[in-house]
Order: sequence, then structure tokens, then C-alpha cells
Amino acid sequence: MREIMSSFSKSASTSTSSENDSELRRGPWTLEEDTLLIHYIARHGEGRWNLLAKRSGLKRTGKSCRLRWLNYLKPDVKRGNLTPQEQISILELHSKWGNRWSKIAQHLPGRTDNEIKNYWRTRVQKQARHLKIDANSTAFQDVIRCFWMPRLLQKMDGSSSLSMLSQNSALVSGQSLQQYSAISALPQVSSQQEPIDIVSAGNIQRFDHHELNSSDSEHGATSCISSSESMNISQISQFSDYPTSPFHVTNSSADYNTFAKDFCQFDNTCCDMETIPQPENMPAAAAAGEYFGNPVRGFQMEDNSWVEYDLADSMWNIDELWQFKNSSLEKGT
DNA sequence: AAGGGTATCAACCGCTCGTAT
DNA sequence: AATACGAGCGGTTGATACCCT
Repeated sequence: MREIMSSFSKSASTSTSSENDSELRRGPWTLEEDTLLIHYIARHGEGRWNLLAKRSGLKRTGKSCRLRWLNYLKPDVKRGNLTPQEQISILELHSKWGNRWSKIAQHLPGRTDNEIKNYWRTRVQKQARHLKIDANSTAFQDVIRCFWMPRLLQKMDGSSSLSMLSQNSALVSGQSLQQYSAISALPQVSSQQEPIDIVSAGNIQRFDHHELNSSDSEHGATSCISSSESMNISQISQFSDYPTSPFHVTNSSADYNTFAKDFCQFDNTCCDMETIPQPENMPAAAAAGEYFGNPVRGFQMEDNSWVEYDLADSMWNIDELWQFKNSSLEKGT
């Protein structure tokens, strides 16, 4: 009903000048139009849209028919929310190709360029606005790469998701997989004594044990962007084997919570406000029991059980998020 | 319950590109 | 080589849903 009304009002309001134009329908498609289009394509195939528009009896432009078919009626069009895997793919591919929506869509079976474009504009750009960062800036790309993607990975079902990703090389490149795995692996990696290669954006940087444990933001979250060696398969699988952190952190500052909330709402099915990136190297004050003037009591597990704060098991440094954001802002835009 | 603000997404528009003539 | 036309792409708009006060 709503559709019919809006369709009516729209076509009425746009009926204009030429007789041709006034015959053309605009706005939302009706069930009858959809049926006509589907039946016509079933009999004659898609393509030659202008001809299709004339012969099918639809009072639509060829363009409109094409769009309706490709974005909505085509049988293999997937409906519903984008999965975390798909979101990661979009983020990854967008960082590679920019606003090449159709190209990105080719790597997401069943998803349309329009859908991906909408996702980017409504979800991703919104977050950039909240953070007051240009969505196309390197700073924002860093935020996505170093915080969001690991979050999405965490959302995915650990190893099964990783193997799923690695099997689907068309969706996410090996490079990205290494990168995310490396980030997720930080706590475990940092407990080893051997130098570790961290991969990001196709680049490698080798870290010593003490560097990974340093609170210096150069080697913390921001360390995921650097250098130039290449990485072999065994190193990749080494990272892929590390699970993501199961911890949540609570009781941090209001400012940080605001940021984290924005961050997590990027995918509102991803995590709630309390699913905040885990401190990797809590600063002295926090380790001593407070952070930003607020007490830090420990962490809540995903099953809601409480765990006392344990430096060795932590993953993210709270202030690194802010340091990271600020330093990215300084050098990025 | 009402009203205002915001998010979402289908659809449109203008432009470019490729191909046929 | 020039032109016309169809197809596709990316940006934008507008209607509706949803949320918050």
C-alpha cells in the first residue's frame, strides 16, 4: 500500500513536459511490474534493456529495468545483513580499489554494487564522521585495518572463520589474512622470544620480543603498518593458528567508551558497548588499578564470568586507541 | 503518544566507456 | 574518424523505518 501510494505520488509529481515522459513510471516498483520484468527476462534473457523496456510493456526506462533486475529481482541476489566476512572483504577491497563498487561487488557473490555502496556510506563513513576523520584518509584506513578488522575477525568464529577466509582467496587476499592474524596474535606472539614478523598492507616489519611488549605506540597498534621484506607460507600459517582474545575490558574512561562505542557500532551486530578492544600494555596507572581516574577491576569474559586483570593475557592498550587515532590524525590528513 | 532526528536502502541522475555503423 | 547508442558506474536523493526524548 505504502509502495503504491508513494509510487503514485512520485509519478504524479514528476509527470511533465513531453508526452513520453508522462507515460514513464518512476519510483518504487510494483509487484505487477516485477512480475512482468521477471517473465520477460525468463523468456528473452537479460540485456538490451531499452528494447526490453519497450517490448515488455513496462512503462519504465531501460536503465530502470536493468537496475531493478540487477539489484533486486535477479535470483542470485543475496538479501539480509552483510556477514562479518563480507564486511571484512568490503573494507579490505575498498582500501585496495577505493570507490570501485562494482569491482568490489564482483568479489562478493550475491551482493550488488549498490548495496556495498550503501553500506560504505551509511556505516563506514558514519564512523569516520564520528571520529572526525576523513573516510578516505590514510588515518581512517589505519583505524579500520588495525582495530576494526580484528574486531570483525573476532566476531567471526575463530579458526573456522580464518580457514574460511583463507580458502576464499577471492574474497580476502592472503596478505590481509596475514595482517589480521598477526594483529590478533599479538599477545601470544609477544610471549615468545624469537623475533616476530608483523604483516600489514603487504609489508613486513620484524619485531623483537621487547618491542612487542613496549607501550610505545610506534610498536603497538600503529606497528601494523610498515617495512618491506616478504613473508613465506609457514610464517603465514604461524599467525593463522593464533586465536583472538576472548576478553572484554570494562571501566575505562567515558571518552574512551564513547570512541569504543562508535567503533563497535560500526557493525551493530558485532559487539556491544562493552566489547572494547583489550589493553595490551596497560599503563602504569592502569596496572596499578586505575585508568583515566577510573578503577580498572579486570575483564569480563564472553560468558560473563569475571577475570582479574592480567597483563600477560591482555591484547589492546586502551590509550593506544587514542594515541593511535591522534597520531594517525597528525600524520594522515 | 507525538514529534524530531537519524539510518537505511531502493531508485534516479549524469557521466563515461565501449562498440557498432 | 565521427557519431550514435547501449550499458555500466558512482554519486545523490527521497521515502520510510526506527530510535530517542
